[in-house]
Amino acid sequence: MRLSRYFLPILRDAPREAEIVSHRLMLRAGMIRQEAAGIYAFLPLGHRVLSKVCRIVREEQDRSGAIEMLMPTIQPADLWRESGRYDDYGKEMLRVEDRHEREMLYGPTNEEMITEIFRASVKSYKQLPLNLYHIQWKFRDEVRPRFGVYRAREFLMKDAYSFDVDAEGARHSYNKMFIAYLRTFARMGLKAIPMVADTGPIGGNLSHEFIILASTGESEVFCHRDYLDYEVPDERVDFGDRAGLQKIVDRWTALYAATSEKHDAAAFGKIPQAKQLSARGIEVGHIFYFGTKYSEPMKATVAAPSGGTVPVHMGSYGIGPSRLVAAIIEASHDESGIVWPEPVAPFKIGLLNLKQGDSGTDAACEKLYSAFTAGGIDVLYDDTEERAGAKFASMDLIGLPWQVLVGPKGLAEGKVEVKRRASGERESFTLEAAVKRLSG
RNA sequence: CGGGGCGUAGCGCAGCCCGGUAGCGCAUCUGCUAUGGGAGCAGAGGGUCGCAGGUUCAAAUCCUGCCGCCCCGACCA
Repeated sequence: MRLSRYFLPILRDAPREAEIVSHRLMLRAGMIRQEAAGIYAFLPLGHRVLSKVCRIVREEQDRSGAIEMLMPTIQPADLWRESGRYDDYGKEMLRVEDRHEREMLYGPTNEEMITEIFRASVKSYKQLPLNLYHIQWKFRDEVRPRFGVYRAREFLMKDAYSFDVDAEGARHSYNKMFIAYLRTFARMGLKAIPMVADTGPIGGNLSHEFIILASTGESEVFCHRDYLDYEVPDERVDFGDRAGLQKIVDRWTALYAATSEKHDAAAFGKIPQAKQLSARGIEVGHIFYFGTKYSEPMKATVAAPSGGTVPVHMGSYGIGPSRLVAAIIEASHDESGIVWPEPVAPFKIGLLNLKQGDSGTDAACEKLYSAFTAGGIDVLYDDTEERAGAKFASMDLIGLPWQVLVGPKGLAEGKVEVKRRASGERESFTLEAAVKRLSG
C-alpha cells in the first residue's frame, strides 16, 4: 500500500477526551473514529488489526473443533422471554420495535438464539459434542462506556457455545476452549492468565476470566507469579485427548489466581511472599460452563444413550476482538507510539523513502516495494513528500514491526537500513539482502 | 444513575468574567527553497462559536431550557 493513496488520518495531538494510552494511540494512529459514546468506526488501519485478531481467534477456534457460523445482530424479544432474561437483562439491552410494533432487540449475547437453533435440529446425543461460534457485533448499552474501544457499547465478540449430553462431556468442551484461549492470546503476544471468575448474568458455576496484566487494567487481580513463565500448549495439542487436556488445565488452575470479586485473601496469603502478584488486569476472554440453565427452560433436549431425553449441558465462551486491539496496545507501546506484535500488525513493513523526488531513492524504493508486494508481504510505502523526520515519527506512532529506511546516504554504498520497531536496532543490507531478510 | 468537567475550523487551544459581529498553533491548498528524526519563507482556503428560546441597538460572551461528549463512582466481553 502506498501511503499517498491510503486513508490514514494521523493526528499529532490526541483529542482531549482520550485519556488512556490505547485510546490516545488508536485515535492518533488513525485507527478509529468515534461516532457516538461507545460507538466507533474502524478506519482502514484499525480494521486491518481487527481482521488479524479475528483471524487468529478463528484459527484457534477451528483448531479446537468449534464450527463457525453467523447469527444476526437483531433478535426477537420472545426468544428472551423463554429464558426469562428479557426482564432480567435490564437497561443494558437495547430494545427496539419494528414497523409492525414487534418487540426486537440488538443482541448483547446469543445463548437464547443458539439454543433455539440447536433444539430445532439436534435430537440425539450421537450428534454431540457440538461447539458453534460466530464473530458478530454486539450491543450492550453500558451506563458508562469509556476508554475507546476497550469498553464500548457496540463491540465485536467471538462467542462460542458448546453442547454436550452430560457434565463430563461439557467439562471436556470447556477444557478445549480453555486451551484454545491460552493459544489464542499467546499468538497475539499476550500473557493471559486464567483466573477464577464471577459468572455474572450469564449464570453457571464454572468460569474463568483470561486476564492480561497491564497497569491501566480496570480490575485488580491476584495470582501466583509462576504463571508468568508457564508454557502455552503448542499447535500439536490433541483436542480429542480428554485426559491430556485435563492435565494441562489442571496445571494452569492449580496455583492461586483470582479476580477481585473472587479473591480469597487467606488463600492468597499462603503463597510465599515473593511469589504473590497483585496487579491491575484487563479481561480479554471469559469462559463459562452453565449446565442446563438455558436448555431446561428452552427445552433443548436430546435422546440419551440410556433412553429418554435429557437437557443438554452448555457452556459459552467469549473473546472481544475489538477490545483485544486496545488491550494489545496497552500491553505493547512506548513513548513514540504503538509497538505491534508481528502477528497482529496492520502491515509487516513500513518502507520509508527518505528523499522523495530523488531519482535514486525513488527507484530503490519502487524496487523494494515491488519485491515485497510480489512476495505477498504487507508493506506500507511512505512515498509522500514529508520530511524524513515526520516520516519517522508517523511510522513509530503506527508501530509496524519493521521499517526499511531508504535514503541517499545508505544508497551511496548500495545499502538500506532495516530497523526493528520494538528494539530500535538497525542493520544495513543491500536491497536484495533486505528483501530476503524480511521475506517469510 | 449520583458527583465533577467540557462543547469555538480536521486536531490542540485562546477569546467569555467586563457584550461591539472570531483568533492562535498544527493540519490542508499554492509557490519558492529544503529533504537521514515532527522544515523555512510568502500567500490562500476553511467556522450555523452544540441546539433552541430570551434579554439587548448589538450575544461566542449575559439568562433559561435542551442536546452531546469526557472523567470519578456503582455495573459490565
